[in-house]
Amino acid sequence: MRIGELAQRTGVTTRALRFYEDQGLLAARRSANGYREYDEDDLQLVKEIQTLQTVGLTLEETRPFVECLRSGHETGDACASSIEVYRRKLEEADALLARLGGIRAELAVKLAGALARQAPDPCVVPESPRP
Amino acid sequence: MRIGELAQRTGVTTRALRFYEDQGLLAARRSANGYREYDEDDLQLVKEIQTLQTVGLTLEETRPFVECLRSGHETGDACASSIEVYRRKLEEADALLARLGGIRAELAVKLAGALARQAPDPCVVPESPRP
DNA sequence: ACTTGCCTTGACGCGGACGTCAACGTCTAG
DNA sequence: CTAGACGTTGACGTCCGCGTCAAGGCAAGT
Repeated sequence: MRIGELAQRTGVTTRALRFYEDQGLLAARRSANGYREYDEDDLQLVKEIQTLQTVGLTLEETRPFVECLRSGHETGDACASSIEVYRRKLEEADALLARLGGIRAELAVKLAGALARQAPDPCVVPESPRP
Repeated sequence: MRIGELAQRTGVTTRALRFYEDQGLLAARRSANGYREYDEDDLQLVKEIQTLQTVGLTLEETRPFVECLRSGHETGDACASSIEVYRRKLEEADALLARLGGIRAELAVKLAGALARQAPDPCVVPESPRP
């Protein structure tokens, strides 16, 4: 298939596919007229890249998976280097979760404080003068 | 004080301070020789920006706080627009936490799967032939 | 006079993953 | 024959928050 069809079937833009090629992640054969020609393996490869991106891997980090697939393995994560990336990303995710949790808490505190100053002490309401 | 001192006292680089000025967040008077002159209010303002950045606000999002301070309020979050930013960022943080939690879980699943395929079924160990 | 250290503006660089445009070739349908 | 859909390469633009020069002006100490 050509680049347009691959784009359509994966939901990745043609621009992105050419970019992947630039980065050495995707290798296309060329037909006589210079058009890129892809096969089903390429389709799988692009899908793998997509999946990995959705779980937060950068393009660079998908490289081990791509090379693993290219070297004949059935899945991209059959190789040690890919598994290592999984481990790293898990750690990163945990670290980020921790930081973000702290930030969320700080934000909540700040918001509460601002609201409290805005409408001072809605719990211990200052007595309104009774007529 | 001049830009160097302000930088030193806040830990923000001079480059950043000039950048804030470019963005209209920080206004400096100029002394006769063209040097920027800052006062204690500016110091507070920069500190406010710093604090807000550490809880995930972009520079653009600190603008309401800065303007709130400029308009004479004691704290940057005394104004409705600032409080609105707090609310938005809290929502964003929650959304991000949810997504990231999901991603972390997916990563864990993928890692487990890869390890399982690598060393097939370490739970139901295939019987090794007994001599 | 000279060095040192602070200050000025302006302009380009970075990372990540492409978007967008230009200017052109190719294939297919009517 | 021509229009339109698809393909090609190359290069610059985007977002964000500055970093990093470059090429100087200004002030103070020796």
